[in-house]
Amino acid sequence: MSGDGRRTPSTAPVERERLSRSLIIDAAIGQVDRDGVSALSMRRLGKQLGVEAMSLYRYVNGREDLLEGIVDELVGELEVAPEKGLGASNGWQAYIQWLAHEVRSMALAHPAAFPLVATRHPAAPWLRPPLRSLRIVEQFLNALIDRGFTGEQAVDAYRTFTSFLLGHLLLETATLGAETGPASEPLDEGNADVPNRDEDVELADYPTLLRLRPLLSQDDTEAEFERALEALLDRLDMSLSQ
Amino acid sequence: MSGDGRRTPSTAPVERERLSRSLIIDAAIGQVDRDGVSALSMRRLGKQLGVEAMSLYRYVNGREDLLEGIVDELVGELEVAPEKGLGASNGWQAYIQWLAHEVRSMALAHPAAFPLVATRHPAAPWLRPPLRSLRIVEQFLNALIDRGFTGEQAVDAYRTFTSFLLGHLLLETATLGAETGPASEPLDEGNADVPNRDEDVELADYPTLLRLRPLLSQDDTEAEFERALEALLDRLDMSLSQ
DNA sequence: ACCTGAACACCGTTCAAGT
DNA sequence: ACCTGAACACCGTTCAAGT
Repeated sequence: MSGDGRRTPSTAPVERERLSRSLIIDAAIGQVDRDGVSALSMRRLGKQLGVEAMSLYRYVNGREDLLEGIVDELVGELEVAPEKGLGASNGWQAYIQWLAHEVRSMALAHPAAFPLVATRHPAAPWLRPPLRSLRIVEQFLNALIDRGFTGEQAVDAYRTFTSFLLGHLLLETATLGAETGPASEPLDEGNADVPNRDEDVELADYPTLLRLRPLLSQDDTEAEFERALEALLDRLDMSLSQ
Repeated sequence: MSGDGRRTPSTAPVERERLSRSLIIDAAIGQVDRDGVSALSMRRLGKQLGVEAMSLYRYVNGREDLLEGIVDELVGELEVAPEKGLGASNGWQAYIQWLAHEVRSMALAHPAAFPLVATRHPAAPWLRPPLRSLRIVEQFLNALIDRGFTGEQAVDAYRTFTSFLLGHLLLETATLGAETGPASEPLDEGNADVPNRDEDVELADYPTLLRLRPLLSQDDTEAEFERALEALLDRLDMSLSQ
């Protein structure tokens, strides 16, 4: 707290760039990535930026708007490629494949923030998470239409594709959080010198679960994503040709 | 605040039943349904129950545990039917159809609470939302195995089915919230005397979106759910016979 | 056994005031 | 123009105390 106008780096929270909306939002994303949404507060965010919380209100319209900003930023980072060498026949399949992985990368890069993208109410009822910006939907529809879809088919594909992404990516980020766990909780259940782990006790009542546990535990979410994506492409393909 | 030990009804918040965990959780669900999760606070909840907030801590291990309780209660309400007349060939399709609608009913009955079911970290990494209780998974696996699935096929079906439910139901509850809107926003659709509504201005930059807006707007989520469910059944059917 | 009062540390947000 | 101090109303949570 010692005052100084010096430009000496010191060990202050951050180099104290001039404040701006996107600077604030980036810091917020970092905080969410590190400690989760519930740990994100205006006051903590201000502290990290070397500023009083009240200053943030110049650039951000309160906490809700900050969360909105996070979502917009993450969705905005998706580059819906202006060509990547794809274009011939089967081009639409390559395009969807590529976009699917693009979105998945974003989700896995920000697993704690992805639920915001998934659950905040979109700006319009026909904007569906996680492809919830006008820009992205426009590009998506155009990409498919350029590759032979009718408008109706493109809209259909938008619907099935968003559902697919939401289901798989939210599941992946949710269980990913479960592995990391609620941080430092040593698993409090049956805490009597723990003769039998709580989980095992309960499992005893569920024989099929117990038997199939090995199968259930080995989930390769990556492979599952790929398989489901193939199934999605097949389904779209069928509805195209009929 | 006027004291009385009388049993006269009065206009007090609630009849002041003896407090209990499930009473508290039910009240919490009601509060979430009415005003959303962010409006749920220990103090407000206490008030509604005619009790000081601190009393709740006898039955509930803090706010996080309360949210956990809400999820468990909602998932627990799903009856994974001990027979409903289904059993013959094609029995597994009827079963999955039925369960899908069961879960959908729950989600639509509690659209504001469903994101909790969808995004809270499950107790085990292999428990996947929204079918995230040991009891339900056990019943689900048994139902399929009884109808001819191998263990591996049943586990596969669990994975694809949960992804399907999560994607569709979260999308449905999310956009459903958007229609109800952030409260008091007067429905911007073609709002005549306003020369150009904010949204229209933006839309002007997105010609394809503008052209396809009618198609995008008319989404019958019910029909979409049914169609996707059929596709899911087909996909499972194919992986069974091969 | 069950509930409460008082207290603590934190929160979002407003607004007049500083520079 | 940009940031802050002080204040307000609210929050989760603990704990000694009441009945």
